[in-house]
Amino acid sequence: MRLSREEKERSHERIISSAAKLFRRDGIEGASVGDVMQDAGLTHGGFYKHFDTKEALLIAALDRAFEETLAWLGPKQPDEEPAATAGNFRKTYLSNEHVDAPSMGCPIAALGIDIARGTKQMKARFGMGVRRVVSLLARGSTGTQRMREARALRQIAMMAGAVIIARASDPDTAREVMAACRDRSASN
Amino acid sequence: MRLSREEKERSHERIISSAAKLFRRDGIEGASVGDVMQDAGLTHGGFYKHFDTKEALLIAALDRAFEETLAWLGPKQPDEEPAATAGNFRKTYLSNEHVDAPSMGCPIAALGIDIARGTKQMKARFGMGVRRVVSLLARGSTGTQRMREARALRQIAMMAGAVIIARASDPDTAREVMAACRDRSASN
DNA sequence: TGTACATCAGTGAACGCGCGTTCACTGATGTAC
DNA sequence: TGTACATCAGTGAACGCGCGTTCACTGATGTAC
Repeated sequence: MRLSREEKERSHERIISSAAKLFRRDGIEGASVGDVMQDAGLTHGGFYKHFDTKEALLIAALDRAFEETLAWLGPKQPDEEPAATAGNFRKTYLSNEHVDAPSMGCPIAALGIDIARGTKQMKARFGMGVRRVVSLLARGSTGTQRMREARALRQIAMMAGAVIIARASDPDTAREVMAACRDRSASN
Repeated sequence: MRLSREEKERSHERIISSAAKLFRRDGIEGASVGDVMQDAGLTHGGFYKHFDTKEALLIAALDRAFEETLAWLGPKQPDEEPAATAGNFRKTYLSNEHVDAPSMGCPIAALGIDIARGTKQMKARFGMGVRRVVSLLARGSTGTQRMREARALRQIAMMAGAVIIARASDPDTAREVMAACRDRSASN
């Protein structure tokens, strides 16, 4: 049942997409190789024709999740004002839809703590993703490069923290933390 | 080998302390019942004389972790100025020591995402812990009760987010996010 | 272009391992008289 | 207070289960002539 090169490439893509979704939803340990392969429409045994280890899949899935997130939070048109992009970024990031759908949301809020328990290589990739998110957000800001980057870091820390707390709390506490952060997410 | 009531109570305390430490360090799935019992100086078989399930232990350990954290971040003397307490809170929370020692640190930053994948009961306890941390921080603040609470929620979201990002990133990115949040942690 | 053979994507059984939980057992503690 | 017996905290083997990974196998694809 050997499949053509193009079909293998399509399988590879589906595996990464499924992993990017399931790791964010269920965590790195919570999503098994079998779960990911099943979600991709394959059986678990074929996994090792695509990746050497589960960790290699995690690295690929993490990059994919950051790419999806940058596309989701980035400018909707190529000529959009940077300030408008930054405003939409904050509004979208702090939406209830984001809180309710970790599998399609920011990997910082979905996987940060899992990565904190992971390897140096995982942290290097995560750090790169953070920097990409930060530069997107820093574009719609004023001051020196350094100031804009520091401001974006504070904002992404607050927004990711808010989404994590909201997901981990009872509905009342969740509502309050999101409301508090939305009110002032443009300041500072 | 039946032990006395007091010794059982001491064992119970040690199990909760060990769990509060190991869950924060290794995650809920990463710390096994056997690991916790070994850390408490017991063998795994005796666990069910103390708790019905691993989840029951998690609930007790989460409460303990919040209590430890409130004591750690709270006033050092009973007559301390609220503003001084809040200042120390922020300085301590955003310290490198905190980033490097999740096992003794804030459960929001150590377990938030694990709890987000947990049960309603776990989230209810977590939300209560968040509220206790927020009221401690809100004391050293001005404005209406509502404003102070909202400000404290934003601050704890930012601080927990910063610690999570720092722990999950390469050393350079970690340093930058901590520096950015320390610089302005008193504002807003 | 056609043919013969090597390659390899995907399957599903199997591996060793650690998990949460259960259980029979031990012997000191607690209790009833 | 002393004695006989019931209780139960802790031990360590065992349970079924799901995990990441390996492997023999299949048969369509790729390649060499």
